[in-house]
Amino acid sequence: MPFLDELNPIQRAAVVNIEGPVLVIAGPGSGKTRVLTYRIAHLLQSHVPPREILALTFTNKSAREMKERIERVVGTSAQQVWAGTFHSVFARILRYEAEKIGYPASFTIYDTDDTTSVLKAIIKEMNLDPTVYNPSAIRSRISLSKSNLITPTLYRQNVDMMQQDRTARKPYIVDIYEKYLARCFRSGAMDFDDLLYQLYRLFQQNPDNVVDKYRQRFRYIHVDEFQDTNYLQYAILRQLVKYEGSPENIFIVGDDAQSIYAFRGATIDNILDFEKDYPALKTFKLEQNYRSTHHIIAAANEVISHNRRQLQKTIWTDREERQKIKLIKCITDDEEARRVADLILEQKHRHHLPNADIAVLYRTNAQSRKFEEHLRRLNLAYRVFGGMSFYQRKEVKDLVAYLRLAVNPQDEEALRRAINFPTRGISDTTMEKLSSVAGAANISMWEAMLSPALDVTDRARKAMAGFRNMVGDWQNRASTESAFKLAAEILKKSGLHDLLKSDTSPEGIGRLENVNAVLDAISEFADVNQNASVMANDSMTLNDETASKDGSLAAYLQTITLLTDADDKKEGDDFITLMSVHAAKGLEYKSVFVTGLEEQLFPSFMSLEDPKGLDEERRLFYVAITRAKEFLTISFAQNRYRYGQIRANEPSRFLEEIDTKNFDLVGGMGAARIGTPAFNSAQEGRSSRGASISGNFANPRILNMNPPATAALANFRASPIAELIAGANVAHQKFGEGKIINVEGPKENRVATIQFKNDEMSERRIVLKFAKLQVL
DNA sequence: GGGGGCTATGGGGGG
DNA sequence: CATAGCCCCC
Repeated sequence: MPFLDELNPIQRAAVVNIEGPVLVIAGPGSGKTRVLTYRIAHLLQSHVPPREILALTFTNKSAREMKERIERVVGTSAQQVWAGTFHSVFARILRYEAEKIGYPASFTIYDTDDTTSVLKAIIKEMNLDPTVYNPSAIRSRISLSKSNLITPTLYRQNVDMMQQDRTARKPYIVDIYEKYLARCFRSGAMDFDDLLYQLYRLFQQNPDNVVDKYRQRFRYIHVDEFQDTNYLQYAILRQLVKYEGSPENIFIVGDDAQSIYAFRGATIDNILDFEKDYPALKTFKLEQNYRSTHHIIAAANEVISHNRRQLQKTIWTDREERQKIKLIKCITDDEEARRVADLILEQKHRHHLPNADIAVLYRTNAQSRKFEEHLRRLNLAYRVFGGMSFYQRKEVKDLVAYLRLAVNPQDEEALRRAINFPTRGISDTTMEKLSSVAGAANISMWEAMLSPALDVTDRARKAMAGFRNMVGDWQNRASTESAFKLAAEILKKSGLHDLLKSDTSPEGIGRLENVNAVLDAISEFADVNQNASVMANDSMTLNDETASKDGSLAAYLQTITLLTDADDKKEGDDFITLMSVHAAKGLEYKSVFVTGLEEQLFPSFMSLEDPKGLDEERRLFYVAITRAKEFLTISFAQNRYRYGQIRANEPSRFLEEIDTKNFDLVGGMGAARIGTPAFNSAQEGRSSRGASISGNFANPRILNMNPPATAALANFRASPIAELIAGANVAHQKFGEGKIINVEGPKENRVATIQFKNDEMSERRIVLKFAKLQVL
């Protein structure tokens, strides 16, 4: 099999080992996706039926990528392989099996916002103080409970957890948890955790011996990013693989050093337990990195060596040294963004990089704004991933609420939202009564509307009847009419369209465009999914002869809930990527900027108390720097706006973990030295706040940084741009003396071509506005 | 019932 | 700073 020649000996050994449990420990850039895809290709060529192969990933993107790559190697039989995210694969199974555990097949998936909103309502109904019972904190506690298979009953029996809650003065969390489960159930809704938890329950209860069906079905199971699985995910895998007579064909790929999801219950114990659970396990370590140049790899190893517990592994590269890492020290977050943007422009000119080769990474999504401002200033195309997605906009959520109701009218969150906007003559008081009747009878609010126990005015009753008729009509048509036609009808009949249209402000027009964009998306979704040859986001089905053909409204709603906006990146668009470090996992770029390396931010203030938290932040930093193939730039600001006020922060402790020989410190005035008086005084002129914050400058922890690569000129003074014309002899702080050969470009971004005397490059292109040249 | 303006509050990463 | 939630007025 010729494709096996493309693997190194260790990769090949892992790939051809097709029977029994296999663990591949794969460092960043070590060809892990290649190993996974070739392993599946190898299985197919060894005549394993594609329907018996399952590959689970964490993102839609990696699932899609994997399928495409397998198809390239073995052709269309790859389409019958089940490859998808844990959540989408399990949701698909649950669509078939939900009724066995009392859920409707058309169950709704609640996203984080829905969940938070349900919890808010419950907390309010219980007359608890929402400032004490913070809904999102409760959400994560419930989520962690589910992820560890702790039911409300087990929660009550758990002395530790109950004690924690009492100490935190939140003794009713478990009651909220219980009510939340009941509320979801009667709403026919599953949250993200339920997609796992309910599947686990299904297999555990095992009605009609359903688990056997899936054990037969998935004889070869693959898991990518195994370090990010939680206890519950592992428990489901065990249900599928660990049984009497099992071939135990489970192939997992992971890297403990890249485990960055402990906050959502991921546990490194899964890798350690895996070795215990499968004594026949064969382990392969991929340590050669094919992605990054030397200094980047060296820095990555240095950083990760500070973590306490890890599987022994040292990544290495035989790639040449090339650029050192650039470290940029800034006074403010604004300066940081400006210099990152400027440097991007410079790199684009000097190295002819397209935008698509460049990514700016940050710890928190809130940091994106400054970078956006400065990239826009330089007319550079960018795209922000994460943060508020399209489907979180109010008008979009309003429309989606009506669509959800048409599919599942029991869905209480959708019902509340729909009744709220546009208003339907059903008042808050009526809603409260509905909710309490529903709670008492354990029925949905939709059903409670018909309850004789409901004590409301005739007017309210009439309004509810009208609403039920409207939604009931849509529900009836959902099975016969095309998704697009129905959605268009719902947009009109709900009154949303007219209401949005009456708002002629620019924002109002934007909102109307957004809801129309939803209709377009539905139309496209329906088209794509009626075409069997097209590979959809999760093109798997129980009947493997047919590819996914489900273009229904229900299928659309499921897809958008499980999709993140990083998934709809269009190929061929040339833009700079802005995203959180978490979102960047698994991706690579020629040039990467890792920003905001400050105490309290990266590492996050939330992590500082607990060494485990710090280790995870460090792994996150490790993930960040190993995204870079050739150019890595790390930046930090000494002062940053946070919640409306400036706060001074020390440089991140992670910076001193990198050996100084691997980076150059790049100051605002050429290469200066961090923390030195000269550097600071040079900086002060750059900020109106310089004087008042200069007390924070010196940082003893990183005084051991590199001296500048080239000694700065003693009396250097930058000349105004107007004096920098072709023919002039100039001095540059880093490159020394040279002659301007040519000047071109618009005033804002004027670029000079300069021949420097002592320079290995024949000539350099330099953006004048920030290059700081002095005419001699 | 709807909308505008003010105040208090939160504050991380994501399927 | 952004926004949710509240109060108040129409």
